[in-house]
Amino acid sequence: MKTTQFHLQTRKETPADAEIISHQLMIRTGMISRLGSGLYNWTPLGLKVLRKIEKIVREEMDKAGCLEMIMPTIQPAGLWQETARWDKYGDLLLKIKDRAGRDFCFGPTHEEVITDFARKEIKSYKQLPITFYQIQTKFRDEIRPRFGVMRAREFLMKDAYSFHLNIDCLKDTYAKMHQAYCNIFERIGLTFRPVEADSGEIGGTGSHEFHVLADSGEDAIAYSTESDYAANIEKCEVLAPTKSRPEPQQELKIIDTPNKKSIQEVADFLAISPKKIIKTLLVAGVDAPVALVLRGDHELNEIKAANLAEVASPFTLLEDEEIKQVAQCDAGSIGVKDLNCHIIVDRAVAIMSDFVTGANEDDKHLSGVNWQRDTSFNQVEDLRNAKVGDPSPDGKGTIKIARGIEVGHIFQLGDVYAQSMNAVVLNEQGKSQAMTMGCYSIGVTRVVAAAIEQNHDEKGIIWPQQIAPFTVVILPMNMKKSERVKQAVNDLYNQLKNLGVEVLLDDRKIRPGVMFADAELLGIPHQITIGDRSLDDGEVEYKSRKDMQSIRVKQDEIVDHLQSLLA
RNA sequence: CGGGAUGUAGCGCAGCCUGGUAGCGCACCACAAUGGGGUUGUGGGGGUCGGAAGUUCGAAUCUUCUCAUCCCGACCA
Repeated sequence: MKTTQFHLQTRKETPADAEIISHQLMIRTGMISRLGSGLYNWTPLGLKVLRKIEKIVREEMDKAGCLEMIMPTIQPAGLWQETARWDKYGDLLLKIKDRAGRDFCFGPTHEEVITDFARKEIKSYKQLPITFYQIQTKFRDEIRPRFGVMRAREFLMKDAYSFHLNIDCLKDTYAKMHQAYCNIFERIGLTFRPVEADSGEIGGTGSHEFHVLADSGEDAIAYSTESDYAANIEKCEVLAPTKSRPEPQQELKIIDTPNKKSIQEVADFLAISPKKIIKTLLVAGVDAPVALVLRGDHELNEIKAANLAEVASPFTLLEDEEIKQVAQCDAGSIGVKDLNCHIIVDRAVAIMSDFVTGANEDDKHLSGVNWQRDTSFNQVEDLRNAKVGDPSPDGKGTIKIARGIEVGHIFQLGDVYAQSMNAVVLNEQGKSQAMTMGCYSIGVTRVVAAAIEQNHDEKGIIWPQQIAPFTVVILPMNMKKSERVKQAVNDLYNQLKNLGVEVLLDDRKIRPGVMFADAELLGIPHQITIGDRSLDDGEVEYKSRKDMQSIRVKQDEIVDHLQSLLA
């Protein structure tokens, strides 16, 4: 490809609203252009990268025995009403009407459609197991689209769905998909980690997220210093402390804490550590409000809380008025003593003694409080987020925390969808049985952004070779005047093209500085500079984008040199 | 959903307070010089100021409404 025949529109300036580096670089290189909030054009340049990722994904899916198909982006409401997700999915679901006033949605995912397809097509256990996939546009009406294509509303996703007679068969396919995902991200050239995840609303028995590690990641991942253990912080279990509860030393006292509401304010006021204070959160319960109790320096994990049988889902904190009814005080002074509701304490709280808690009276706290002697709780649970230094749940090493960008997610769905949509097959006994399902997604457009987050420097993108829009760029110095340069450049360009190398020739009539800057911004892995200076010695210059080291190579050896690098 | 802000040329911005029918940089076009790290000069094209209504002789500028976009927050206990 010659630059003058391509659409190359780079920019020096970044739009003011591009916050993260991948978004900035995608705009500056001209890979994407914004059409509206969370909506992007993929330009010819950007599409090249997208297609390469798609190709790798497709090849690995096919290799794992999955069958590609395409489902509509627009889906009838009826299917979503069958699974009750028409209402449950919430505002993320973009609902539309056709001319006759019939309800549809723009698909944010395709469980309903594929399950409908399967119940029509699959009648016998002999057809199982089977896995279908598609690479399709999705739409999710995000509350707050941001970070360019990282959290866009319309995006490209690979979604696969597997069907089985039983859970063992599902686990088998699940393991294969897990492996296929590792293959995909390795081939793309990313540093990633599969982590245990909460299976959330979708339910089911097992789930892993695939995260590309990058500081700008929106998710926190807890991993062990000693083993392969890794989990989304939402899911990472915090083990019960091994220490037992110390004996009470202090007297129970009521103390004035005027206007001290937060843990930090109370700790500062009393000159004690937040670790000696407990915080009591009142949340909506299934029947009546429930109190969740944490150590002052710990963070509540809402996912863990919402998963408890006693706690209402979705997780909601009580409003100020409701708090008044339960605790007779403002939020800042809630305490566990004489609190008239079901009390669930975190594992760390259960072994505390001589602690400080709110007095259920404004501007007052209690100190020297002890379990058993002064008050009691109903239940002990793991309620908090893991933090650095906690023991790893698998017993090996301690927890560290990294940031990750979720680019893939695999679930063992079980038979929830098949049950609600009556997707059944006849088993070997001739009996009707709901199919067991798995689902497996990859955010293809997000992978592009994640790859940039992980591979860039101050000059621009540094593409992993497998997904680079071009693999080689030729930069002619003064080609318009020097016949010799022109000749050498065209010779090399044609040779590489004939060998099937994706080569970009910058034939614009521009200053060398602009060429270098653009080549580096675009992140093309291999750069060849051809000018009179090196041709005098029968040589051209080779530079790798990654390490920016420039070397001279004999003119007649450069093709071999490149081929060995591209192999 | 709550709070804050912004909409003026493709992009980044000034002008608005103190009304008099738009300006800068980048990008774009032409010519010339330059020709190994975003070069320089000259000359151009392009916007009616998010939209609507109002005040006024006159509105980018003042008022009201509206739309759009962006940021922050949604554990305070």
